Amino acid sequence: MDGHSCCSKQKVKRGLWSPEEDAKLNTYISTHGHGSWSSVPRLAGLHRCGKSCRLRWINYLRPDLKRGSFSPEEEQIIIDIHRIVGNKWAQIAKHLPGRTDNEVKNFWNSCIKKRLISQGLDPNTHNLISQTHQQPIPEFFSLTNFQLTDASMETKTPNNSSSSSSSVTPSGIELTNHENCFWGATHEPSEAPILEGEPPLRQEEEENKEEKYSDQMGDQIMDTSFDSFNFDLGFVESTVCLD
DNA sequence: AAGCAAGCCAACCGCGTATGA
DNA sequence: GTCATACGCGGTTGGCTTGCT
Repeated sequence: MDGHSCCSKQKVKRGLWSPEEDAKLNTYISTHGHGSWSSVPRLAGLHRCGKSCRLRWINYLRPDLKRGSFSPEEEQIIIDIHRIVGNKWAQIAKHLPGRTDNEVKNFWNSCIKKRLISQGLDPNTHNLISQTHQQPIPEFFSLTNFQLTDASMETKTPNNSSSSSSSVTPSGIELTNHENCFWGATHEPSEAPILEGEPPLRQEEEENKEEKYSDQMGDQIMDTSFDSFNFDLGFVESTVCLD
């Protein structure tokens, strides 16, 4: 390790930021904006590298940051988007105002991942790890009936005449109706068990969730039924093609 | 009360990409 | 078209906190 290219010529401080450093960075960026990050430390009078300043601002000092624990609604959004885009923390964070990619990543690794595993789910694929680990399907995870395959992130030629159990979106993303998959399994909502420490969303919350998603996806109402396919397409498009 | 382990989170590192000379 | 530099992102690590024995 020979340090960052942006600060290899300078003696830079590392480790935790002091309140004084925070204040300097905050004052400078609030006044001038960050401009070129590489010049921020010099102009702000900090002995840090630009990269470190950028990270500190984004993850901690930004005024629009939302502090505190994630709400169940945010958690659901993370799970849903992760199922589609995988470990694209920055993309996931874009759907959570006030949250950073680092925060989402940490939350995923420390909480959600473990919970999925405890539910017998592979946190990478969101599929059931094995039948022996199968547990009752919580309503919490039953947002859609489709599962993105790993190939979803690869360039594919759309093929609408594929087998009846899968579909390919206009953007080339393949959706499969997996039998060995939470999302593909059918169940009666009334039979949905209550997750330990994770109460199912109340109807009111579910409605709010739909509103939120519909805002993001151009008035497309999300639905947990098979007919929600259109939602997935829009959602995938907006997420994968965010930029 | 002390020691240990696990969890959590801030920060760092390296790589890929974008941009400008 | 090539190279250098800066930026953004995901993976990983280190240290602090908390809970348990």
